[in-house]
Amino acid sequence: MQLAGLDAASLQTVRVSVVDQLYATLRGAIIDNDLSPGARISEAEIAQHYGVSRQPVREAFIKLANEGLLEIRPQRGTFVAKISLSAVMDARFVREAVEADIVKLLATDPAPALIADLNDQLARQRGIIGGSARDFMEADEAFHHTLAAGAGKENAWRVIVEMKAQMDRVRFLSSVHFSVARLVDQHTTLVEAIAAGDGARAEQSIRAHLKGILHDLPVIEQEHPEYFR
Amino acid sequence: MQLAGLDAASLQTVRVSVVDQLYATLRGAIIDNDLSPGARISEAEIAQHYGVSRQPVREAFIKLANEGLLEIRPQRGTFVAKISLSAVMDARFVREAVEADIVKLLATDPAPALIADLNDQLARQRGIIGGSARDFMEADEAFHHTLAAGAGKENAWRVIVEMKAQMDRVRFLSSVHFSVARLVDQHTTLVEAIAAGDGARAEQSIRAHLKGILHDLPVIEQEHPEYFR
DNA sequence: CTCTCTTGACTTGTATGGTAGTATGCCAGA
DNA sequence: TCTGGCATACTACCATACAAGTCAAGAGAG
Repeated sequence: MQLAGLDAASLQTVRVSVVDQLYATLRGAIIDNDLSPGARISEAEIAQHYGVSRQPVREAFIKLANEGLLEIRPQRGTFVAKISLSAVMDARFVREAVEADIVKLLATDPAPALIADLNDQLARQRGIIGGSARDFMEADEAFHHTLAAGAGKENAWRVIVEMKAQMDRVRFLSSVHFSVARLVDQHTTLVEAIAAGDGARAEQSIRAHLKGILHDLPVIEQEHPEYFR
Repeated sequence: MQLAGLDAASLQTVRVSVVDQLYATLRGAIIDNDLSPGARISEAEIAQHYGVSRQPVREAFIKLANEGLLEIRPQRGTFVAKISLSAVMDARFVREAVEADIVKLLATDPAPALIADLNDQLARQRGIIGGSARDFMEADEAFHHTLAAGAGKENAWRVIVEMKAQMDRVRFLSSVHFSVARLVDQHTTLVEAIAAGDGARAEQSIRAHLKGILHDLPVIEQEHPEYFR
């Protein structure tokens, strides 16, 4: 059984299991806040909605619960995890620590090809200023991924992706607040520091960048207390 | 609602799901190398061995695969993940980055109670010198957990646990090599630095400590090439 | 002997049935 | 009005059945 939105042609080339489709769909819905924190979702309900059996739904739920996006309460129900302040702050903490070491590593031996790639991305990011928040978040993810990949830390990137999920859920609520222009400026400063081989400045830059992302976390909590634990 | 004065533990029996039991058992077996990297295990086989159905086994497999300890190849079989050099080194990289920031944080305001706790643990660790590797690894895990918890980063600890799994698999193969005495010395140096409020020295100390753990990774790969990807 | 095709014994993926725990609301009784 | 008991309608958990892909051994043709 296949989910809506995937045509037969793409299934021929790449066979994606129902579980993976459900996982990706639900994960996106949770991060985009289409499924709000605290919302109740049941295996049967989701299964019926997508026209699949309960089992793959259940397995997708397990994956999302492992990631801290769902809370499965046996015999009671499954709920979109409410946003935990400590979980978000710890996610930022971990991400900052890892990315700080990554950019320090990059600055020790900045590959020209990488710097060129990053500068290309910066140009594109400037084009997004004023555009949709979602477009920027995609570009932002690509940018940070390029940093990790450039340092040869693809496996570490997987950790960052998990931390990002927690943070992005909040960022979507705060899309009114954050300034794309300032974030692009921070990216620019970071790339300059890496290119110059200035590890200390690169580190300081990325740490400030990541700290700033959750700057208005307290405001968001006040605006949406029902979404928080 | 619970009545005041009643011991909750005596009232409710602890129900642990079959999935969780299987997960814990298999995870331990993989880390202890009872299930060797590359070994093939099937859902049906494990299910029969433990007298349960395939479904909970399957769900435990999914969790372990998410953690990078199993590799599920659809319609082909499930295998204990071979040790990936890059996965292990990235795990160490992440762990070093996070723990470095943790000890720096601790050094900014070293709580006397925490220092006392750590010193108690150091004393116990010294008692283990010459004992079993497993005993020390338990004490080691408790020590590092105390650091994370002391910094109020329980959520970050969960990430470290995942990284540790990758590293511990290697350490079990190298139990002949590593010197417990030296590791305890490193722990001691670290605690001294934290107690003194010397963040830079604490950072340097933990980084050296974690780098050293995988010092003989190349040797282990030469001794057990069949366990590596 | 070599190549091709078929067959069957595996594997995991998905669907469905049954069970026990939990919450809820009705209702009798105080 | 309030309380306790109970039927009922959920829930997730586990078991079982079926479906579909993979792979290797072996029969048979060239």
